[in-house]
Amino acid sequence: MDKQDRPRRPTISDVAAAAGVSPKTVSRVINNEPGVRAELADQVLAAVSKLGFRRNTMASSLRSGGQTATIGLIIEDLANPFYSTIAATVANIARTHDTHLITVSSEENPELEQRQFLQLCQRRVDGMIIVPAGSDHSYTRPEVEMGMRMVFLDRPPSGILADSVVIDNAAGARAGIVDLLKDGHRRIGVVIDSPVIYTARERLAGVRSALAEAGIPYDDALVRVGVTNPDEAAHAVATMLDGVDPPTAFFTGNNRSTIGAIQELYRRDSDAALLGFDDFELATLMPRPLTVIAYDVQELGRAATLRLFERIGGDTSWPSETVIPTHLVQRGVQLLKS
Amino acid sequence: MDKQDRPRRPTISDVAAAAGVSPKTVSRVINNEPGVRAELADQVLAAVSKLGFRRNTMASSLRSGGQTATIGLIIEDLANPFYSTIAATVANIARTHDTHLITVSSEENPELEQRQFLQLCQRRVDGMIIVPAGSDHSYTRPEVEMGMRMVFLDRPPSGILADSVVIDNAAGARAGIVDLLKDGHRRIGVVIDSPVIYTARERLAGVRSALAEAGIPYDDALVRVGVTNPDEAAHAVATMLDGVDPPTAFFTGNNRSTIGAIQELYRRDSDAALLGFDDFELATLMPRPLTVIAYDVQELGRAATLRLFERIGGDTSWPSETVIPTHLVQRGVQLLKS
DNA sequence: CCAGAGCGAGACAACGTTGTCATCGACAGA
DNA sequence: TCTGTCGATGACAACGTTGTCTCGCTCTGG
Repeated sequence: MDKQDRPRRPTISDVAAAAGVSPKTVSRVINNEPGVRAELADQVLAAVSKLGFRRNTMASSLRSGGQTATIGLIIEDLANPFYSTIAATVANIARTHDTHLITVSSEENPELEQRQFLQLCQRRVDGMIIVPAGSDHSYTRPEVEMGMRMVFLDRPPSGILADSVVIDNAAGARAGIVDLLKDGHRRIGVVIDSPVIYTARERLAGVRSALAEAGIPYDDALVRVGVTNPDEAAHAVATMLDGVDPPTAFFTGNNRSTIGAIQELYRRDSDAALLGFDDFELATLMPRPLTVIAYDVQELGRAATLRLFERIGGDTSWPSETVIPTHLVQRGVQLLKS
Repeated sequence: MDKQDRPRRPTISDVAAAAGVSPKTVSRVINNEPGVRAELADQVLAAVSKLGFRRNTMASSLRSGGQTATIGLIIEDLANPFYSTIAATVANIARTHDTHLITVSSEENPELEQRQFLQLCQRRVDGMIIVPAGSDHSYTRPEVEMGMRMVFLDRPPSGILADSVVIDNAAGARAGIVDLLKDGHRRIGVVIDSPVIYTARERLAGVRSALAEAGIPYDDALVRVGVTNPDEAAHAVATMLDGVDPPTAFFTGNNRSTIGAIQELYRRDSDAALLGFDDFELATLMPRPLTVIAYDVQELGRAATLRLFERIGGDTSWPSETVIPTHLVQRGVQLLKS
């Protein structure tokens, strides 16, 4: 009845004993520090591979004070392609810094976000990238003051001064609407998420600014806010089309809404124009024409990650805001045949 | 010129000093251990929040021996929706166990996979879920013997005995082909990834078994292997259609190939039938009919994660293989109008 | 032949936390 | 009143690693 149900991993001392040297010498060898005779180093390496020793990263970074070679990413939902693209980009850059990535989902829930944030602090990550859900991030301040580095992604911080990387939401939406107006559309249906969300607010502002500039009154009957999934978007489009003086064009505030709008417009054989914020992978195979307001999602993630590693590297300059530009792209499967 | 460029976080001792108690008492309070007077506990909690103390998870799990409340996930590419769905599922279940998830990409590179595996071992994750890229995983054995728990996902392990969760690839492909045969198809073009990959191998085996059973000879001219992206798939389909006695139906071995096939078939207005392995989010909006061999991706991730946590919880039973069933589903935007 | 430099190696402590054990006071029972 | 018990609290060591310092040896130059 031996008491090692789960065998203990060899430690640096075990290796030292096996090689007939002191623990410190083993440490020197496995960290490539100078000052060890080649002969001794070989003995140590032999013991290391014989015992299957792997340095305990946690103990190491505890002793060496702080750096854990880990960063955190707080996003809404990893299953969403937008976020998974970002997560992949962040992870890849992190790897070039020999750093691991811990990804957590906030589910767009401010309270959960805060809990996740604090847990990552407890884990002493070297920094975090956060797509903020809540509207007040002053709770991060004590941690930031104690050295936690944060970069806000896709939405700016509030209640705290920090780096951020965002899309040029208003200008993108504005340019798209201007394009619709140029084609003669005067009644444009707007389907958008809750204005509580920064991006929705900004995009709506872009729409209103373009309309105002063209002297077109803002018609509440043509705006649906608080739409969060394709089905709701489809329904919103349907009710607008069924109303009096229906729109000849639609603007959808994100790709989920765009999907819903495509479904409804296709189902009705409607030839209304469609303008959607966000490009998406299969936009080129959609069964009807549409225009998307596209931007480089990877660049968004890349910019944030590079900024974070600059901070981790010791940069203490004033917080910066990076804005990623957008551009309009024609999509739809009909383009395949031309 | 104070020497604290980056302010030190308060430790349990700082809190103890501030509250006028011993470190151990602080430890008791923050871990909800019994045996502390309420009055003292309040003092401690006050000091904790005043100083902004957060327990150092690393130091804690170092002392308590082992458990880091972290698991690892090694996948091919986090940006791929298949893998990001799995990552999201794993992370969500992990959260219910108060465990964090570190996700790393192997980029289908066995050497990189091994390096990532060893790094996660060094970090002392409590367990790992791995979608293996290489064909030999005996290198994991020493770690497993020293207590690392692993579950193989989507592809079985080789060179080591371990839990695995896979899709019923052969049966799925077989059922799909049988369906095509039932509709009278006799010449079926096959587009598939390299047989080096387990899933491709199995799916191809399913195809061959169905053909053999129907007495249809296996025609090399109708098979393209080593196809890894939509463009290659489109090209494969094109060359088969341009050959003599072209296929009347196609089987594509994964959703990327399916996308490519759709593009090419649509471009040509071909009415060849299409059967693809893997469902995908926008399959319902594809501009032509297709049948997909679908399965519950979340269930795949869930089964693997539950198994892993059983192991972490102490289960030492014989390794199990879980097989996720498949089923056929009609897709394509034409269904929206019926 | 000896002092000083230089280098390889080990002893020791410390990182922040917690398991174990000792201590101390209060209180119940004889 | 004394002893035994129990509950609250603290002292100490240890988890695995590594920074710092010391020790002892060899080599060089006078």
